[in-house]
This record gives sequence, structure tokens and C-alpha cells, in this order.
Amino acid sequence: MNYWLMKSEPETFSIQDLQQCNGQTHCWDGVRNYQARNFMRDAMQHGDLAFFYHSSCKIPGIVGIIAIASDAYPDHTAFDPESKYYDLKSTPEKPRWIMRDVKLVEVFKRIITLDALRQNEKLQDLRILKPGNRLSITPVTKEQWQAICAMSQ
DNA sequence: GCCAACGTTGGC
DNA sequence: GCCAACGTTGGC
Repeated sequence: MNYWLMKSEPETFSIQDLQQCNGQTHCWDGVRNYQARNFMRDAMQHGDLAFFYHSSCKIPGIVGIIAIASDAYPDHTAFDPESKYYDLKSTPEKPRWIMRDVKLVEVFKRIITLDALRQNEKLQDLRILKPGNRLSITPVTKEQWQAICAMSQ
């Protein structure tokens, strides 16, 4: 079992959007960074858990927990010229980008703000708190996972 | 394979 | 909307 942190702009896809799926899975598309893709494709496993992080919004922070609910499969939005994630170098024959399905596990009653994360000394090494780290998918250690879960109580 | 130019991310 | 920090691109 691995732990992850997955960022999304709530204007594009929020945890409330996922909540409206009523327990159904939803694809996590649009990852267009090789490092993030490699995490998602190689290290991530069906059944892993991830924090859902809202970025580029009024109060950035962790808003809940999701579960990885599929294996990796081609991100078809890369094939669609109408999509903002279109990439002409990715074809159905040779897909460059992949995605996975996720499902909602828990919505935190209160958002764990970026500010609060920064103030937790157990989270000094958390990837998203490092300057300049913009990866949309990052690994979280078991210790970090537990420390953050404790903050949600 | 170097590196300058350019684009993107994301907090502020 | 600013800007720092990266990642990507493409000429050489």
C-alpha cells in the first residue's frame, strides 16, 4: 500500500465533483508531466490511498481522501483536439499519457490548509511544501500520512 | 548534449 | 496579476 497526494484545481475538478459521483469512480485525467506520469503509471497501485489537494484557489489545502480504483490506462483526452489536454504527440497506437480512476473515501469536515501543513513539524519533508515543487502527483510516507490524518480529527 | 527562450504552475 | 521555480523545446 502506497500513499499519495494528488493536486487538482477545484474549478476544474473538485472533491465536491467527485462526491456527486455517489461512490462511482471518476477518471483522473490531464496529467501532463513525465515525473507525475511515471509515479502514476509505475509506482501507484490499484487500492492505494491519496489525499485530494485543492490548488490555485482561495484556501489551498487537503480536502479529503480518495482511493485509486483502477490500473493505468491511456488518457484519451490527449487524443481529442477539442480538449485542453490535447497532445498531438500522443496517439491511441502509442499513448504518451495515462490516467487512473479514483473514488471518494472521505471528505474532511474542515480543509487542512497549506498554512496548517506548513506549521506541522512532522511534515517538513512533505514534497508539496518544498519550494518550487509543482508536481501534481507526489508520494507521501506512512508517517506523513498518519500525521495529516491526525490533523483531520 | 548544451543552453537560451519560452511556457506553466501555484502561492501570494 | 506578479513572479520564482521549474519543465520543455529546439537550434546549434
